[in-house]
Parts: sequence; C-alpha cells; structure tokens
Amino acid sequence: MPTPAAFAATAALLGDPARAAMLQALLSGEALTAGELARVAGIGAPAASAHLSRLVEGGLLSVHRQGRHRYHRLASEEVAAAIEMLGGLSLALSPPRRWPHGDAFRAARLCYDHLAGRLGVSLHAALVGRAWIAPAADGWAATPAGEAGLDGLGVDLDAARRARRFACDCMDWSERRPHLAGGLGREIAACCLRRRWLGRLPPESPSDPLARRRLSLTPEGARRLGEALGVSA
Amino acid sequence: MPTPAAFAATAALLGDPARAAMLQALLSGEALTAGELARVAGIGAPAASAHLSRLVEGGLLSVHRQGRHRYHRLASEEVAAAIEMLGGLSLALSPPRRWPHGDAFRAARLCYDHLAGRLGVSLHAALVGRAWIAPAADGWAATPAGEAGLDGLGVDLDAARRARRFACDCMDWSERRPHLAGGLGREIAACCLRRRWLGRLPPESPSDPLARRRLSLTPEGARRLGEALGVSA
DNA sequence: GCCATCCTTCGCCCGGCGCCGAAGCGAGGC
DNA sequence: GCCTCGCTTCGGCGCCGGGCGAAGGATGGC
Repeated sequence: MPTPAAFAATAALLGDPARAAMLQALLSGEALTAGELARVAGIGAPAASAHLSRLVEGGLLSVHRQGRHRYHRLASEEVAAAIEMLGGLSLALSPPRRWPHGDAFRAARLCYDHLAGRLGVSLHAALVGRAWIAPAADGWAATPAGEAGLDGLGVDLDAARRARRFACDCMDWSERRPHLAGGLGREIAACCLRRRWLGRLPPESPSDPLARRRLSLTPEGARRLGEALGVSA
Repeated sequence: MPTPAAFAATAALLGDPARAAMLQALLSGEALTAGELARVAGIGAPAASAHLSRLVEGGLLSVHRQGRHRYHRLASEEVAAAIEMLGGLSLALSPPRRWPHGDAFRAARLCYDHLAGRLGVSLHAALVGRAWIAPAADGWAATPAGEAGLDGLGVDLDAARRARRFACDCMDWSERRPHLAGGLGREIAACCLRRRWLGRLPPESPSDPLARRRLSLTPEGARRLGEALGVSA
C-alpha cells in the first residue's frame, strides 16, 4: 500500500470538480484538447492548463502535441477503472440524487474503450453462460467455441490478444455487476461501433461531461447481438 | 455517473493525508476509536474529530457509540474496494518508491475482511482451477465439490451465503490479479484466523497505518492449505 | 459528588489552491 | 512578415480547509 501521503496526493487529483469533469469526459477513451476540456469543466483556459499540468504530472493523463493543439487522454485503463469505481461509490453514497440523465445512459455506454451499462453486463453474462470465455490465470481466456463465435461476429481477436490483458472484469457502477474490459472488451466495442450496431447519442448540452459515451443499439445491432448471444439493452 | 461535483466531493474525502491514513488503518475491517485513529494519522484529537465527522457525513464510515468511545469502521465493502483500487493506482503511478514494508506485506494480508496478497490471489486461482467455484450471474457460486471441500476445511458456508454477495472478485493492488471477496472471502479469512492457520504480524511502529493487516501463514496453516488446495504464500 | 477519560465544539491562524485577466510563447494560415 | 489561434506563464485575489489550544459536554469509575 502506498504511504498515506502518496495515496492522498493521487486521490486529491480526483477531488476537484473541474478535474473530475475533465476526467469523466475522457472516460470515453478519446483524446481531447485543452480547450475542449476547459469548456467541459466550465473554467477558463489558464485554470484548465494548470489542472491539466497537474494531472499529467501525477500520471493520470498522457498528452500528445499535434500542431497548436494538445491532446489529452487517460494514461491507462487502470486510471479509467479507478475513476469508474470511484464514480460508482460516489453514486452509492448519495442515493437521494436520481440518475441525472434518465435511463438511457444506463442502457448502453462506453467505459473507457469497452461496453458498459445493461448491454455490457448482459454481454458479459452471455459470454460466460455460453462458455465463450472461461476463467484463466489473469482474467478470462476465449474457448474454441468463443473464438469461432467472436470471429463470426467480426471481432478482431488478434488485436485483442496483443493487449496487455486479453480480458478481465470491470465493475459496472450502474448495474453493480461486472462487464468485460481488456483487449477483448475493446475489440468487441470497436466491432459494434464499426458495424454500426451501436450509435452514439448526441450530447445533452455543450458542456456535457458524458458526451460521446452515451450509446444506443441500432435495429441491426439488436438483431445481430440478439441472434448470436441473446443480449439486449 | 455522478455529477462532477458529487464525484469530486467523494474523492476529496480520500484526498487528505490524515484521512487517508485513517482509512488505510480501517482497511483491516476492525472498528477503531477516534483516539486510535488520531494517533494513526499523527494529528490531535480536535482535527481527528473534524475529519471523522466529514467521513461519516460523506457515508464512508459508520460510527458506533459504546460508552465514552466512538468506534469507527468502513461503511461498506464498496468503500474498502474503492480504497484498495485507488491505492493500487497510486502505487502504479509512483513506481520510484519501493514497497516501504518489505515483501512480507505482499505475501499475505487482510483486504477489509478477506485475504489478499500472494496468498489471496493463489487461493483464488486454486478455487477456480479446482472448480470449487464457478462463474455465476453475480460473481461466483460454489460447486458441489467446492461446498464439500470448503466445509471440510471448516468454512461456514451458511454464514457466507447470508452476505449480500456470496463471492466476487476484488482486484489486488500488489499482485495485480483478483482475490476473493464477498461472504465467502470473509468466511475463509475468518476460518483461517480462527484455526490459527494465519497469525497477525506485529505493527512496525506505534502509528503504523498497516497494523493489524499484516498476516503470515503458520506452519499448521501452510500444511493444511497446501494439502487441500496447493496454495502457499 | 468528584474526578478522569474520551470526544466534540469554538475561535483563531495560516498555507495552499482555484480562479481570473494580462501578457508571453509557438504553430499555422495567408 | 503579419495576424490568428491555442495554450501556457505570471501576478494577484479570495476562500476553503486543516492545524492547534482552550473550553465544553458526556460517560464511567470510585
């Protein structure tokens, strides 16, 4: 365990409303510029710059310069997992507040680069139930039946295997059950978006921190995923 | 997802060195008095009282009055899981610092009320590998062979089943692999401590935030767990 | 009743940090 | 070369919050 000081330093980086809004916006897995993040957080450019410096310095974000823009993204999926888990805890601790964005957000969304929400957890359950994945030392491995089925859906298994972890659980804060993360989770989400089985819902406001993460199943997607795995959102 | 303000409010509760020390101390699952927590955090009684009020108000701790003492404990295992995960992230982000307490702490320890460290993850792997537990909708379920085996070890399965969740994964920050939490995790740890298969190591200093969490396998424990499951620390 | 112990509340000080406006770089566009 | 645009740095302001000492309940022992 880290020293209390080191622990608190990391937690304090998450403990500011402006930084929290930035990090939530980056949970979509996309890289955003400093200006976009300033708008999401509702602060001016100087303040945003200071916040982003601290987040990069603290190792939570990585930055990529391109022309006059500076693109920021979460430094790793561990960071994303910690943010999701803390978000779930925060929701559990403040039950009086209802889901501010209605039920649509709970149906299907991106958690960093993989699927979450009811769709994500039912997909996870379906993969386990049909024995497409089986427990392994470091999370989950694909069974022969799973390899065939996933390949048939168009999931790039080679790309998934190149990830640091092939497949592991990520706790879902809205459903309180795990969904699939790791390389396989990423490739399944990419496949669904590529084939337009999932579409992105529009942001609810210009500074919507959850923009680009809301998803909804298209008719084609509902049909294909229902046939192959019996899942729905 | 909570609003950025609510998220930040929760994270800020973790983002103070004194509160972090208190929370780490409470990860053992025991209830500690305000005075003990003040000593752990290295601050005076008034400051500790203010911190504890905020933690209780924020829902992270629950308090139990008994005589002149006020016993504080983590409000739920979700809180413990979030603290463990954030601890792992903090360690991953600051690699220059070596494990301050040597390797003993990585061998076996308590994570809230269940086993973690090398012993915890190898136990998890053994339970899966021998098919004593199998994936279920909400985590893991015990197989018939598992029920027999666990009962033979002396684990109170009825008590485990009364928990909100029978068995689920908890990510281990030192091993980066899951160990077993939930009712079953708690009962296994309780069984090992009750039968003195595991002993508590002494604190390294009077204000050791990790006190009461360090464990070590006794000769008897190493023999019994090795025979039954092939695990060791 | 009296004191000891544990904890909280009150009043106060101080440091840190979050914000902005203004100014300063750096990269592109023309 | 000049302007525009995106971002950072600097200086200054204000406030929140964390620390302590002193005083004030509350509980238990005697």
